[in-house]
Amino acid sequence: MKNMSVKKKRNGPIMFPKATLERLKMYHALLQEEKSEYISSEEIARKLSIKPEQVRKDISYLDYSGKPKVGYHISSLVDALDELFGTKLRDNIIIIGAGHLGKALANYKGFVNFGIRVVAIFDNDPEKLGTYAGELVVLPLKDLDRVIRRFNVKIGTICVPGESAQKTVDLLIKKGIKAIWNFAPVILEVPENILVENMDIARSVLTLKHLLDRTPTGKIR
Amino acid sequence: MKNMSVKKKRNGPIMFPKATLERLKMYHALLQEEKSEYISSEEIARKLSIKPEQVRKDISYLDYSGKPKVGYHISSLVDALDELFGTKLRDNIIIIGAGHLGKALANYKGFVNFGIRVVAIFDNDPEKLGTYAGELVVLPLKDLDRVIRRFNVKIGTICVPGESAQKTVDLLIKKGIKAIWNFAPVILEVPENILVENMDIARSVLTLKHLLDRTPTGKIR
DNA sequence: TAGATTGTTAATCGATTAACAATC
DNA sequence: TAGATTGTTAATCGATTAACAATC
Repeated sequence: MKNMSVKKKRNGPIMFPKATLERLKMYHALLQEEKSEYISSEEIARKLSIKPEQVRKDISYLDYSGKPKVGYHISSLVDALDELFGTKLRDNIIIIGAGHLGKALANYKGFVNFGIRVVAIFDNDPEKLGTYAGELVVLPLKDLDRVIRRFNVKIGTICVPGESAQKTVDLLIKKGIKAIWNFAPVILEVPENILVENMDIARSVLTLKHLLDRTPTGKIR
Repeated sequence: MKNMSVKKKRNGPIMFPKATLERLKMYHALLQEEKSEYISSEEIARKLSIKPEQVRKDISYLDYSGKPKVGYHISSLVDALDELFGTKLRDNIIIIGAGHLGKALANYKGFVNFGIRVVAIFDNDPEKLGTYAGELVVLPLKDLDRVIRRFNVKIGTICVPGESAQKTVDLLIKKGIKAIWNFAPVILEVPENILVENMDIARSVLTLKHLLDRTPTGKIR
């Protein structure tokens, strides 16, 4: 009776609605920037252009409670979100494809905030082999097996061109990778026990193009 | 009576549900790869792990019809999607921030397929000024005004660190930019007539981390 | 034509929002 | 305490799915 939401913890993992998960990531981004100690659902909502009820509902999925009359204790809420996303647990990831994007990711310093460490970058182009991406030397794909075992890698990042993405994914799965972070602009086919997160960077701009053509302000092209 | 869906074209722009727009982008990605002449809703659905009814419903929003008993004529459907997203109309965009990511985007050859041309990349770091990103020289932000007018730029790409993202955005809006493509890992505040598309690359991996911890396969960390 | 597949209407489901009780 | 804000239940809304009519 004290905390009814405990029941959600009972049988099996709770499934978060996809939209809720996306918003929880936005709260996570927003709260990292906040300097004050408490924040209300009203304020979060205003900054994200959503409804405060939505914020309260989303947060009710978490193993966390706010304080009536005061709001949400920011650092505790961030902790709850970190727990949800496992940002305090480190995952070693690998990058396949040492083009501009692959190297940019290998150089990104912010991954540490999300519990991610890039342990290797691969490419089969002889031109790229042996060159550096940040502190990592570009390795040939024959080293895949060794690296995946050694660092217990679960997540593989696809930064190869669209044409070679599928066969790269097939290889990674064969080598034991469980989740694919896909930056290639193609749809991948994977077994149903394999997770895929698509980050089709260039195609994401199409939403802006679409809306620019249909928004009063953007109408004038 | 011939084509009831014409009514959708009548009063003002049709609003596509956000989820539908996202799926239409996936169809766009999938169909580009298809070699055959026709494809069925069944096949599209299977490749995307969704329901065929969903596919038919989504496509019914478009100014396009399939052929009963045959399926969708792929190239015509791609045309309809290109029309929806305006990929045949060129938008000139600029990139602010000539770090690894900004330069990777400036070097990306695939934008032409989406009707995007990067016309300039900016940075105020004296170390970066004058260096090259692909064929573009890194310019100082004082040139912003001139470039935006000269190339009629509507979309600004934010590749600066989180700390400077908001003030960069404020500046762009003052200079007349109508849409922000945001790669900084922060929530931006903009007037309501300004469009924002968030591409929080690193944070997107949190979905995989979350699911890996909750999926039978991924459970063993 | 008969059969297969689209397109659309209606039913269902799930997510959002409103209302209000709980509470500090 | 009174008032403000959370948390939760119920109502509403919108999106998905099912069913089936249209059609090539």
